[in-house]
Amino acid sequence: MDQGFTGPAHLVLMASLARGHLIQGRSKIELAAEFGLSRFKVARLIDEARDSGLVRIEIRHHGAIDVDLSARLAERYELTHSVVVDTPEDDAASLREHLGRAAAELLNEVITAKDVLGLAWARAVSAMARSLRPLPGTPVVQLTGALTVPGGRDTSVDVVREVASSSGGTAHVFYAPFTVPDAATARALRQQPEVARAFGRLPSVTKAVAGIGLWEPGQSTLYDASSESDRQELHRLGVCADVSGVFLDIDGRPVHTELAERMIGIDYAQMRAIPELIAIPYGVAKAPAVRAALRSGLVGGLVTHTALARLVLDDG
Amino acid sequence: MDQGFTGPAHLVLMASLARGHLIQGRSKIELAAEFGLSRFKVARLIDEARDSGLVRIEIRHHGAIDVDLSARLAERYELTHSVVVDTPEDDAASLREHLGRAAAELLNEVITAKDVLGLAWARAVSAMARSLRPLPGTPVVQLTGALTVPGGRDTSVDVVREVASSSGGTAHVFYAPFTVPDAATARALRQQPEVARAFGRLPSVTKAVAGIGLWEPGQSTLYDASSESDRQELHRLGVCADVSGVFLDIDGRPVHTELAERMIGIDYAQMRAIPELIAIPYGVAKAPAVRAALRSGLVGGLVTHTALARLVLDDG
DNA sequence: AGGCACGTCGCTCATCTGAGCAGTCGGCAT
DNA sequence: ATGCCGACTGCTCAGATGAGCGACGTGCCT
Repeated sequence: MDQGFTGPAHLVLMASLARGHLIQGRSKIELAAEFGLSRFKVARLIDEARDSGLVRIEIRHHGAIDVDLSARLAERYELTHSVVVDTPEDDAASLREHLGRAAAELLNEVITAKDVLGLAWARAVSAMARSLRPLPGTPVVQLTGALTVPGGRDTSVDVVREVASSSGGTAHVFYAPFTVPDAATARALRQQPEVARAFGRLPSVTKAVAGIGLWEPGQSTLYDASSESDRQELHRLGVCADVSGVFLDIDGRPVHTELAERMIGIDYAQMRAIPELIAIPYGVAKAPAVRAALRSGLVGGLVTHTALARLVLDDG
Repeated sequence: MDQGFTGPAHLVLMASLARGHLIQGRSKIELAAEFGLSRFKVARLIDEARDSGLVRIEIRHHGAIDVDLSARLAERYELTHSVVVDTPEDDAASLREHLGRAAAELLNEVITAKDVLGLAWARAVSAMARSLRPLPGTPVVQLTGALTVPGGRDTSVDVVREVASSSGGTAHVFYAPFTVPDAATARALRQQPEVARAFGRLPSVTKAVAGIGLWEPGQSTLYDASSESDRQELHRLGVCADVSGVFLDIDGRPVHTELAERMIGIDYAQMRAIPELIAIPYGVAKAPAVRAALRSGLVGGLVTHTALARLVLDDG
């Protein structure tokens, strides 16, 4: 930002060359001829203009998407897709709507006829489904059992069927709860032909959508639905995030839990095998969970809002 | 400024590539490898980012000089040097001071030991002289006779001597008024050894400084000092600007006047021969005169203020 | 089904560009 | 004067880049 001593002529010369090259796109050789300089001097002056801050390059967008934050997130965490929605709102329901719409747009844009879509259950996923335009005959696979939420309208099954039917693709669903009281029941349920059939499709899933939960009250549907002993047990194991039933510690490493044996849903290895998992986290409290999920390498796409994105980037 | 339809993923991809290339300076080939694209696609996406306005390149400067306007003026009128001082002031005296300082800086920067400096009489030139640091032994030549201004402190002779003495160069001065009552007297004066000697140095002048006057009351020292009949005569001839006694019409063509024969000072041909004439106009009213002077091709350097620069550029 | 129009993609080739290097000049102490 | 130092300049050469082109795929109309 400093500048040694530069007289006005030098300053204006730098500006003229910077204009000619960077804005009008003329070649340095052409400018050199016009100004009677060597092309090397032109190059040095333009470099000096950039270094001294005379030229500023700024990436911004008139619209709902903060492209700069998005790009930085994508770069930092090697994400395939990243969408940061620029909204000042901080009430959870309206964030969910906005992110749902953005995620729907993203999915509509990136999905191809060859993809197989997996959907986990999360309120944001449900919001996305509502904004989604028909996909090109995409088969849709249910990733998790149903979790009944007070006031929630759709179950995981409903969302999967809705998306599949509007897209003209097959819905691979099963009716089972997300968690059951004991491991034996869970094993039995997984043997059910319907469930086994849906799970059999998991390896073919190429894109999936999920939420991210923080293992704290009110920050994870699964937490809120768990027993007090499970909550504490997972805390003790160092669980920080849950990604549709897959538990991660603060560094993104998978945590094996006894609870997982009592759940009907995708497991860590299966999730890892999905080429692109798109997550839709929201709410500033979830920053640590989002970082954990990003570090895990499970997540290939992120749809979130400015405040959370900034927190996630701020230290990581 | 428009943008066809681009989904969020496309938008963010453009932003990521633009960041990588334009800001971090990585090569398109490197980015292509990293993103799994061809270098051609990378180039096209970056072009699209520029065209769609996603990337903005801005040239600005924290300081007294509006480098962008300066560069635009220089480009439009093929000026060697152009300095637009960014000042909100519009009172003539303070403008004069600011421009004088800027012109002094410019002159100090661009003058070399081989230059010969010519100075016309103008209040802005006088202001410049006061801010000028010593030049490298530059000879200084007086271009015009003396014009006595009510309240003006320096004559053309004083300014030339002052600059020359502080620089350690020779002062080529002559004592004669700028205008005399008849052509015969003017001829006689030009024969004077002292005057002839100074005029003999004119062809060696490499850089000169002058003001620009608009042929209207209060916009030209020369106008104000002229007789009513001269004023009207020159109006009739289409005189728009005077550049230290050289008269130009609105398109910058020289206007031959009978008044010129009664003046002791540089003429059009001699002025045209000066490699770089730096003009210091100020005051928004003078815009037409400045355009005329710039179109004439006489002026190679301009020092002015934002408001006038903008007017000059706005249509030309 | 075939043909057409359009858009997209990646190639070739000539040009542009950057990194590093050697020559030149002015300032300065000896 | 003489020789050194640092700043600046323009060169070489290899790598990066852009313009233009044909190939390909897609959707649409006949």
